[in-house]
Amino acid sequence: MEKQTITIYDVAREANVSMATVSRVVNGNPNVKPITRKKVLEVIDRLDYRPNAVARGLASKKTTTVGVIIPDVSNIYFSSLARGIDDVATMYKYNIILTNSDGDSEKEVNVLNNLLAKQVDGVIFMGHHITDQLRAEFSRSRTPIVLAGSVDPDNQVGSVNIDYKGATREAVELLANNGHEKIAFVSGPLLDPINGKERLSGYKEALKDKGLKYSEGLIFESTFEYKQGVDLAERVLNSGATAALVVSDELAVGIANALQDNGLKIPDDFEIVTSNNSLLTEIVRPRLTSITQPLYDIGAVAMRLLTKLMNKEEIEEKVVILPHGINKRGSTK
Amino acid sequence: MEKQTITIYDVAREANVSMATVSRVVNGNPNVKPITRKKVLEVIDRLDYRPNAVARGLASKKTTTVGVIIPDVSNIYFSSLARGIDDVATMYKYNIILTNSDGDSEKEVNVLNNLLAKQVDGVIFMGHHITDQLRAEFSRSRTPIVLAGSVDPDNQVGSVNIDYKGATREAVELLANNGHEKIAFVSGPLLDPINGKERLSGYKEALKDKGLKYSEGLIFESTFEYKQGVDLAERVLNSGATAALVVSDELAVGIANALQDNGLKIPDDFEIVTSNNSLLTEIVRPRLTSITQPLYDIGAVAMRLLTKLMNKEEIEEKVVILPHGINKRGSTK
DNA sequence: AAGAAACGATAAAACGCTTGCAATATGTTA
DNA sequence: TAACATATTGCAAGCGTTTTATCGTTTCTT
Repeated sequence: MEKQTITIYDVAREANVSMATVSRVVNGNPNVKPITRKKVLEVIDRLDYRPNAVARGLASKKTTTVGVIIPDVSNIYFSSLARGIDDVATMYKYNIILTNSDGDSEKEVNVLNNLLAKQVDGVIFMGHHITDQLRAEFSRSRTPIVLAGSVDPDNQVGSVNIDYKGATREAVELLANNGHEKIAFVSGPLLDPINGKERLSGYKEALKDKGLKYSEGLIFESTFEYKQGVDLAERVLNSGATAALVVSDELAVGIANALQDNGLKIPDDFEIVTSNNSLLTEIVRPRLTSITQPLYDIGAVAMRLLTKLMNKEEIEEKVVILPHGINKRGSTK
Repeated sequence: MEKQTITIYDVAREANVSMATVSRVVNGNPNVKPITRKKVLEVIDRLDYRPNAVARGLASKKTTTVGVIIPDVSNIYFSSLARGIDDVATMYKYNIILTNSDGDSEKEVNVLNNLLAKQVDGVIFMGHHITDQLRAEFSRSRTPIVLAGSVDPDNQVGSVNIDYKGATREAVELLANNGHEKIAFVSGPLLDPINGKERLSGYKEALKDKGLKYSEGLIFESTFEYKQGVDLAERVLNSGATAALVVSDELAVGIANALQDNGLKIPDDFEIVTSNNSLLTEIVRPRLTSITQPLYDIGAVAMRLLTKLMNKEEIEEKVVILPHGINKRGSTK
């Protein structure tokens, strides 16, 4: 016995109306006499009819599904964004197809094409470095795309971020104001514009403002994992730095722990400011001072923006910058 | 100008073959003469044809998409599972529709129906408490379902877990062997079978084995967040307990931090064993001794099991139990 | 060299729904 | 009550694939 499905046709027959009328009822089209609507709804209920979204998608050319490309869901930074995205998506009756890319540009392209083949109504992209090929795919497709927590130097597509440059500047100034002259910049890959452009220039600006001199030796390039931080700690210390701005919480915790395990006192011997204000900053001791990014909101606003784009609504500004701040905790004086 | 799509028909016309032939080469059906295949592939490439997955889904009744119901992606425990799921899904050419339920049973039912409406080929469910209504929906649908990190007392559907009872017993025995007589059991909602049945009976068994007596006063019911742990610490201490088995890492860290902030030494004054072995256990000081669960693998294996189910393959055992262990760290002696 | 078998390709019927347009029913105005 | 406006419904053509039944060709067999 095969999976015997109830179709709109069955409902129409049972209710003595046409498929069109059933369709109207299902879609909340107001051009249906209340009594007819009631009759149809009863039959729908009785037969336990459930509209086939795939058929709907084919007929209407809308899938009420959006694709989400994310480097790694199991990373707290991205999963926070993802949660914001999904909540707003749900609010607007969309579902999310979530795919991990590991930040690998080849995978990103594949995944994007796969999502477009599935006829998603829109795409939210999170990634570090947007390659030319990817940008080409973006513009080739007529599907709306929004970047979340990722900057596109070209601003061709919509995006939601904070002012990374300004935030970094403020954080470094805080450190400088505390008397530090050698402040390390512990970054993710400098190839990512968000690090190599935005944050780095914020760092430089702060140094200049405070009359400190820039030194290559204080720049550390790394990936974002805890372990990297642990491994990096000694080198950072040997550079002569007495404070650091770190771009990832895991990384920052790694450095802080390694330093402390080596007998240093934080913040007395070394001060740290991190960048994501995730739960980690609250959990470790001392708690970490952090730039505050509204992660959940970045996701939520990005999705909201995407709904407008998908709806062809008028957009005031497709590049939105959310407010940031600095939450002072125990890792700075 | 409307989004002008290339269809299989365009390809067929350009290549002087029928739609059916194009379909065959796209689907790798061997019944096509190599020369014809080559010709078709050239046209596909030239026109940049991309098969419409929605139309395929309608015609073939397969969407190569699976639904994933998760309480909260931004929780490290679940996002680890999710990552395992997605990796294996990708391996088998499936995509994932990810939806957050907050563990709310009403939402779970809605979401499930929504996913089924979208004609997903299978569902992976993560949740705490499986209500009767949900179980009814499970059995009503002919779509394969697998539980990941969630136990169903009925074992009606497939599931992947560890032996929570055994793991908890071992953990409590460890504490008892260290001389503790009053060991707290800090649990999530006892309504969840995983807590109220599995873990709790593991706890009781351990007490019995060690000749300790069970006391209601040592059982704490809570949710899983860090803040709950902080708030709970004092009560746990007042209960007279000198050690605790905690079912969630966030919760455990909350308790550990609150205790230490109150001047207690861990493990000297209080010992803790937690349950998820997430990054948190490694990050905090002292590091937390934990039951080890292969989170990523639970997700991965669940998805692998689901592929077999979707493929109607012979299943040796649809309830799989993965190995666990205990990783001793600084929160126990 | 005729017939069987194997192969390659086609035509057309689904798949389950939306939607523009036509048809019918109902209501209103004078 | 005729004539016209408006509210409800039905018809049927897609939407872009897959897939089955069918047919025309080749290739063997003997």
